Amino acid sequence: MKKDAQTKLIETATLLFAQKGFNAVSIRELARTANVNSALISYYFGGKDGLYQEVLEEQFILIAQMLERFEESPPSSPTEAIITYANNISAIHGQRPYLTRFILSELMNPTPCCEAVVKKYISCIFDFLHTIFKEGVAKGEFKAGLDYDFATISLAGIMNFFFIAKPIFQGFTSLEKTGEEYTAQALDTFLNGILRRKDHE
Amino acid sequence: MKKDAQTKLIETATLLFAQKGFNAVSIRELARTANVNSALISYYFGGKDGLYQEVLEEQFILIAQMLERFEESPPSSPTEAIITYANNISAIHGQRPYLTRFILSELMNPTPCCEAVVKKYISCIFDFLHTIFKEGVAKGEFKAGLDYDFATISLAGIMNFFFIAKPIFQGFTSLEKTGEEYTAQALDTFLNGILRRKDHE
DNA sequence: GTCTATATTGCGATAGAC
DNA sequence: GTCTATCGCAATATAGAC
Repeated sequence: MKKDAQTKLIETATLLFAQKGFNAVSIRELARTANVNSALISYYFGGKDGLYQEVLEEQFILIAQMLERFEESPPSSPTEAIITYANNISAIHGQRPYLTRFILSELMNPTPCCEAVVKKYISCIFDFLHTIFKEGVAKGEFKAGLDYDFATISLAGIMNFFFIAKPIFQGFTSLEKTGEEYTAQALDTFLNGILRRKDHE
Repeated sequence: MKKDAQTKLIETATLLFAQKGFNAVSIRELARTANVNSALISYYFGGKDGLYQEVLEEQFILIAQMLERFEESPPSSPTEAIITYANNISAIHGQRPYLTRFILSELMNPTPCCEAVVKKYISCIFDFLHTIFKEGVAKGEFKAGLDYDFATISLAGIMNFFFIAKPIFQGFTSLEKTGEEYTAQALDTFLNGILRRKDHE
């Protein structure tokens, strides 16, 4: 099946922007890789920035759907919510392997799209997790005194860092674990760390 | 005290490269910001790449010193080693607030310096932590079955993510905690998660 | 819708005056 | 050691033919 220029551009741009960053990719390289005339980038997307924004928005579709699902059917408990959230994020990483790269690129060197696209979703996730941790402490499921900001950033950190570090760590270790196995173990450790325990050894 | 052009260029470059990334900073902008003639960048550093490499190497000096100290006086136990390591990293982040940005930028979009500078240090840290986790499991301090790769990446993730996420999270939460407070709590949670426990609740 | 050709801007680097 | 001036090149964007 032959794809039209528009689709091929989006696909190629996703790959190239993810691998090299927005500034390091020229529309010439993009067009060449996609086997498409470079003038079509302006024709379809109004320029390089427009194409990038389209790519970026596409990356967040699954996140948006996840947040909708949580709104429709709220989890039964905070611990349950964290587990479901982690499983969802893990699955999303499988389908959008470059999502973390796009987010981190934007966090570190924001493009004009950052405010409109990235911050919007990050802020929703932040609020979502924040509420869960608050409830978890209130209900006695999580350690008393747990800082909500801290817990949120910490969970985000361990759920995402693997996908950034993977390429470099593969240089000096076999790293046979998959992303799913990693996130499962990371979540386990994290929950182990924040759950309230009856003992005080 | 008036600084010479060379020093001012390094300082300005550190700031600009960290905030915008290598590709997004031009030598003209750099020279303008540093109040220095742009030709001096070639004169002193042999070009933009040379200046960047100088900046990058400077970022890792404290890491190198930390690793030397560990070689000279090894910690008494794996748990002790992790705690000391975390405290050191936390202190280094205080003195090199952009270190994480440089590392992550390189991890995601490697420049030619990456192989020579970044990978070298990352690989040393990786080996160091890997050995500690191995010893910790062998001595029964850490959970049996703990995956060393996983534990290493996980610890790196929680120790670093805060410093990347900070700028954006400050947009929608007060985030009054300092980096030191964050890393202390992150380490606590992490150790809590990996330490062997006598109970099995 | 897709192409060529080109306008315009900005880049990094350097030669040469001082 | 610092400056000006400029070279050569690659960038994005667009006008206009087909």
